[in-house]
Amino acid sequence: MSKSTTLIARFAQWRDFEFDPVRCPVRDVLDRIGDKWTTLILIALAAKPHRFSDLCRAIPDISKRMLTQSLRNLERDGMVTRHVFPTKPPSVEYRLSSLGVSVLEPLAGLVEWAEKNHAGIRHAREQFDADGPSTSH
Amino acid sequence: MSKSTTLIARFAQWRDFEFDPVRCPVRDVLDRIGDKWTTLILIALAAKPHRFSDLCRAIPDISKRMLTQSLRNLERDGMVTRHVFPTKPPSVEYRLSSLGVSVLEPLAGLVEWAEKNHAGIRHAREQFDADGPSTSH
DNA sequence: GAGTGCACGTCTATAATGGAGACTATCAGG
DNA sequence: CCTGATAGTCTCCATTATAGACGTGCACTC
Repeated sequence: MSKSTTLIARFAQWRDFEFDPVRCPVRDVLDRIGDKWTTLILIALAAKPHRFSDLCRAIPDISKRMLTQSLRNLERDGMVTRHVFPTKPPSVEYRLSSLGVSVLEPLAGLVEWAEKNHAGIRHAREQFDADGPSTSH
Repeated sequence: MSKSTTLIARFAQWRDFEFDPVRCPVRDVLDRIGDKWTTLILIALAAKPHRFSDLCRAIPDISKRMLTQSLRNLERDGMVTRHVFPTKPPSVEYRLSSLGVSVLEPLAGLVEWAEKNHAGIRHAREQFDADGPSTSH
């Protein structure tokens, strides 16, 4: 209970500082984490390094274009590293950097929350969708 | 170190279960959290309940359209509640539900990570952008 | 040595999304 | 009356995402 309170204070505190879009690290990072594919890729790479086409198979509904793009972004941000092996059909391996590994922990918190509360959210949605059309606004 | 290992095992474990897009709670939740505005709204509401136009002012670069939409989604998911007061210019107050409050904690973990590692990310980006055009691929 | 296939992408055409800002309705104050 | 506030909605255009075709190089098969 006091934990939430501290959190709120903490948020309020940094809100004043960092809400400025330019200097706000949180928006910057969250935009990447929140990206539709980034998190999935991170999680896939958490298990083990993957090659490009392994990732394609691991995340079935990503397009190659998006995969390339997401990987480039992740590489640019120093979260994954890219290793090219000059084998006959060239193979490229992607793996998490230490930065990439370090983000797994806060991410795991979110994942845990998601698992715990997904039922509640779905319930809320059903109720909202049932009530919505008729009542209010 | 063993902490990361546990995490990786954990991810690997649920990956097999939940990567299926339909039943994956994580994608569902992350799509919302990762939304450009949702997190900002959550944080603003963490400080105190806000009225619609308060939120407009608190998040200067959101459009009313997006604010409405994000709030509706949040309401639908049971994270915020909406209270209409029939005053002369009608006022509408948004506040976090207990579910909304509960997500602040994992979110704070991410925020903390973001703050701690933003410098590293920016550095990686600069380096990548400097190297990128010339070397590799 | 022509055909088939894989690996790792890029390119293009179309669909979805996001944002700016005009517009609504109601009441208050000057 | 005219302006301003509240809480949205609506329309139009720009940006972004997606699917899927295409390209390149090598290797294996026949």
